[in-house]
Amino acid sequence: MPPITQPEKPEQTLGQHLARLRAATNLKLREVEEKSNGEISNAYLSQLENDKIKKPDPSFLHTLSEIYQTSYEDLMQRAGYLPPPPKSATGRRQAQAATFAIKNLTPDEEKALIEYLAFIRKQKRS
Amino acid sequence: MPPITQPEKPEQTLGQHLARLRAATNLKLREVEEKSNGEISNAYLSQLENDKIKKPDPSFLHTLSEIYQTSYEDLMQRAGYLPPPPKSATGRRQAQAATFAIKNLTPDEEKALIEYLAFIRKQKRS
DNA sequence: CGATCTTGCTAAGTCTCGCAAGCAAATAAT
DNA sequence: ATTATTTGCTTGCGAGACTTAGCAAGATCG
Repeated sequence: MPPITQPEKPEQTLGQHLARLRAATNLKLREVEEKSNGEISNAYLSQLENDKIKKPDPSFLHTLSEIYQTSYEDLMQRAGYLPPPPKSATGRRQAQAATFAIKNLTPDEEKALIEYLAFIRKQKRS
Repeated sequence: MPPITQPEKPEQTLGQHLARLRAATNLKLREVEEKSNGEISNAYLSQLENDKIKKPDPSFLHTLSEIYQTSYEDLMQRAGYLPPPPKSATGRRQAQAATFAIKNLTPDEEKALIEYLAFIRKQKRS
């Protein structure tokens, strides 16, 4: 029986990734524009998804990470603002719940903070 | 007798800050260019220090943070990519200490996380 | 002095981002 | 069928980042 492990699709452009994220949430270009309070125009998002823009402003990536419920740092990496992650260490996300609960964090906020911590620490040891 | 407490110089542009950092390390414009392997031209650095550029590419800030041995996040904040720190916050490091201590946060990390939380929440309610 | 080098800066051009406006094809409505 | 709406996309343009070449004032040395 062959192993079922995902081959970890290595090469995907930022645009392709953003397009898949939007497809996954069934949002239209203009719905993302609305959800972002007009911060991201539908025309611009289209350009992003078709790789017409190589280095979008980080604030756009941050907004998109919230709308698509994904990691800000991941988008930053895919945009080339950060060095690629050192192989392993992609999918671990348990055991922190109790740690941050005291500060009344929503799950999304908790996730974002934890990822941001990783981001900070990665920067420091470079 | 008047108190000697520093008034906490509040307003300093990114350019002024970068200029002071360079002065502190006694590096010339062209020496920074060399140290960055030509990534940052001396002409461009001059423009940065004179606030001719408002939002430099984050990768430049990252390189400069290494050359000047300062915090990348700090430069990102000063460039407007992250929200400013919440007022006081220089000599307070209790009250939250217990909250995050479990994750072995350094004071700097704690500060950064709290500020980032504010950032996240500001984005959401816009 | 004159020549050369250093140091910061500017001028001018190129490139990319990001937006407003609008097009073309598909879908829905009457 | 025709009109209207939806959806993704392109075009044209202004703004700003970034580069290359080089200037001007000061130091250094003959």
